[in-house]
Amino acid sequence: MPRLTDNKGEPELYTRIGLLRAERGMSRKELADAVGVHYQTIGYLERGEYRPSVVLAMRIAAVFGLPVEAVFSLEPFRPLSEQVYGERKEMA
Amino acid sequence: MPRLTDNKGEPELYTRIGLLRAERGMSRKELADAVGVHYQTIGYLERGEYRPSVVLAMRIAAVFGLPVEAVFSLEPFRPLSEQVYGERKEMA
DNA sequence: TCGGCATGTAGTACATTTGCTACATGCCGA
DNA sequence: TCGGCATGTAGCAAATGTACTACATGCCGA
Repeated sequence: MPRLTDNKGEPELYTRIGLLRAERGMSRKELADAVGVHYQTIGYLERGEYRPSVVLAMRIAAVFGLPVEAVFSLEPFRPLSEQVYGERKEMA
Repeated sequence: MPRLTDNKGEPELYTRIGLLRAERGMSRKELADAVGVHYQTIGYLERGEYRPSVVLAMRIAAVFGLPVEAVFSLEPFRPLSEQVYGERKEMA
C-alpha cells in the first residue's frame, strides 16, 4: 500500500502516533481499544497509509493528553529530543 | 442530508467554522479557496453533515490562526462571549 | 427592478477511510 | 521448543468525504 503524498511526492501528513505509543509502552491494540477503532487502523495511520478523520485524530490526541498538533502535523516533526535539549551542531 | 450523530443522537463533532468566518467577514468561498476545497464542502462542514479529515481541519485552523481544538470539538462549545466575559447567572 | 453574492438543497461520481479476516514474521517468556 | 503478542501485508466490503453541477431563495446595492 503506497504512502499518501501530495503532487510533489511529499507526505501531506506526519504523525507521532508510533513514538507516543512507544513512550507510553502502549500496543496498537491498546490504543485502538482506547479510541474505539480496529487495531489495523492504527497501523495504517502510523505507516502513513491513511489520513484520519478529525474525530479520530482528536480521540487519539485525547488518549495521549496532547493537542492534535502534537500528534499530527502538516509539516515534518522535529525530533522531540531536539526540542527538549536543543539542537547542537557540535558536541563540546 | 441528515446531521451526523453518534448512537445516542448527539453530534460527534461540533464546529465554530461559521462563527469564525463571520467574525472575520469571510465568505464560504473565500475560506474554501484559502484551504483548497470546494465551497460547498465548507457548507457541509458548517451544517455538521460532514466530518472533515484531519488534514482539512488543520488547514482550516491554520487559516484562522488557531489550534484545531478552537475550531472543532468533540464536546459542545461554550459561547466565546461567556469564555471572554465570564458566565453570570444574574445581572447586577 | 435587476443583478450579483451568499447560502441551502439535491443528486451524481469518485476516492479514501474504516472494519474485518487471514496469514506471515519476529521476538520473548514459560 | 512452543505459544502468544506485536507487527506487516493483502484482500474485500461498506461507509463517508470531497468535487462538482444545477437550481432556489433572500438580501443588498446600483
